Amino acid sequence: MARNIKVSIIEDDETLRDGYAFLIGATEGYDVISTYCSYDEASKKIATDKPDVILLDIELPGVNGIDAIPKLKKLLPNCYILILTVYESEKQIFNALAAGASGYLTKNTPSTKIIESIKEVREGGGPMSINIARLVIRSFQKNQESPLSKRETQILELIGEGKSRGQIANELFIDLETVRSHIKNIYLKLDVNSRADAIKLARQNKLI
Amino acid sequence: MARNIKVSIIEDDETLRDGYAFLIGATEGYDVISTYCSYDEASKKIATDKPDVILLDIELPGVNGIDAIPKLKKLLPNCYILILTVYESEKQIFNALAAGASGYLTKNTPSTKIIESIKEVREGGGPMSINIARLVIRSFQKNQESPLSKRETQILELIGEGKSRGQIANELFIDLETVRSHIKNIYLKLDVNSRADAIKLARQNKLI
DNA sequence: TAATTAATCACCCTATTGGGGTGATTTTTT
DNA sequence: AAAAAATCACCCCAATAGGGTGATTAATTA
Repeated sequence: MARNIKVSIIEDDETLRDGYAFLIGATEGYDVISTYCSYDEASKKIATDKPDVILLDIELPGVNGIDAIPKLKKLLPNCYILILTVYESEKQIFNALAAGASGYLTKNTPSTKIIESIKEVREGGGPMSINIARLVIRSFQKNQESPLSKRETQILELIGEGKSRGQIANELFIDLETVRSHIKNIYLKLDVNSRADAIKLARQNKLI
Repeated sequence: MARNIKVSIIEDDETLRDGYAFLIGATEGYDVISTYCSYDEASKKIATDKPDVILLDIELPGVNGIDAIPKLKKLLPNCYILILTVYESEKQIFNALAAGASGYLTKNTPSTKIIESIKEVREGGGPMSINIARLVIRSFQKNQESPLSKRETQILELIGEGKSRGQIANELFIDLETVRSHIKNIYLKLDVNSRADAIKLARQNKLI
């Protein structure tokens, strides 16, 4: 039989904090071992708490949640961090995930779902609110109406990998001049005149 | 009151196909308007079916599921495509999402969850199996133990954007020679000697 | 079938870049 | 006090990037 999941909560709103603590603590298989209202407060003791999962708010006084993630990860390398926030801005989400968060829930998530997510994250899952998942999925989706031809797209991808004309020519078994010609056409179509601008525009519009 | 959700299924396994069709069709609010065993078969009629959501298998005879996605999107631009597959390979997932799939479920997903996901996807959600979500989230996570300093990481990111030394120098308000010096150190630490190799290694190891 | 687009290659030009050496100074962090 | 990070300087030179202009041969689409 597996032991209880040890949960710590870092949330500045007292009502929410106590609410979560009560709900999770009352659930079989879960122990809320500590609650904090800021990272600064948590940093002093959380290493000895050794939680399995941390519920972390983004909007915190002092060190904000995103910046807290790498610090918490350093204190507790094997701990999973689950973001619990009202924010749904794309940058916020991707920054949190890049920093090491293992899941992202919005605060309208029903408590049963939160409790389920805590278990999921410990079992290697990646819990997300459905609207968060939408943003994440959309971030992968490429533009289907690219002005670029297949070959041009392919070459622009290689440019995005930092490859020179010569490297591209070798990789595609075509002449250096052909690569040049394609790049010129790419620039024409995208109305840019440098690699950096082409890459930027292409990534913004998800052409590559 | 909203009308029923019209669902089409493309799945080559007859048992599974009929099973899904029966389960979904029996659920209130859902109509299974057509089922197909391949893309080639579906392509002839699906445009007139006008489904809201297509359940799509990856392993199909003839045109595989991934290649079918853009074709289906072209026939039905406003239709959501939900992948239903046993495959969990990272490339497969990202290719499917890049091609325009709006969700990704594995076949061990309970039927209630599948039915729920169909509704979610139509409401702008992005349903994913939990293990798929894990892979997707992990794809965002950066390596916390980078050998590179902050400045070096920052410069490598700009190199990844296709920027030249001069552009980087301007952007960071430092001398061109300083940029060079940083790049040299990056190359030393990563043991490479070109932009392309540095970017490749950095992306593989999620340093940027 | 005609017209367009895609893909291929060629040769003109020149400022800039990229990569390799070697070394030094000043902060910042440990 | 020692180490690491960040800054700048000057040597070299082959290769690159970006701009012109133009042409040939598939494919695709009208």
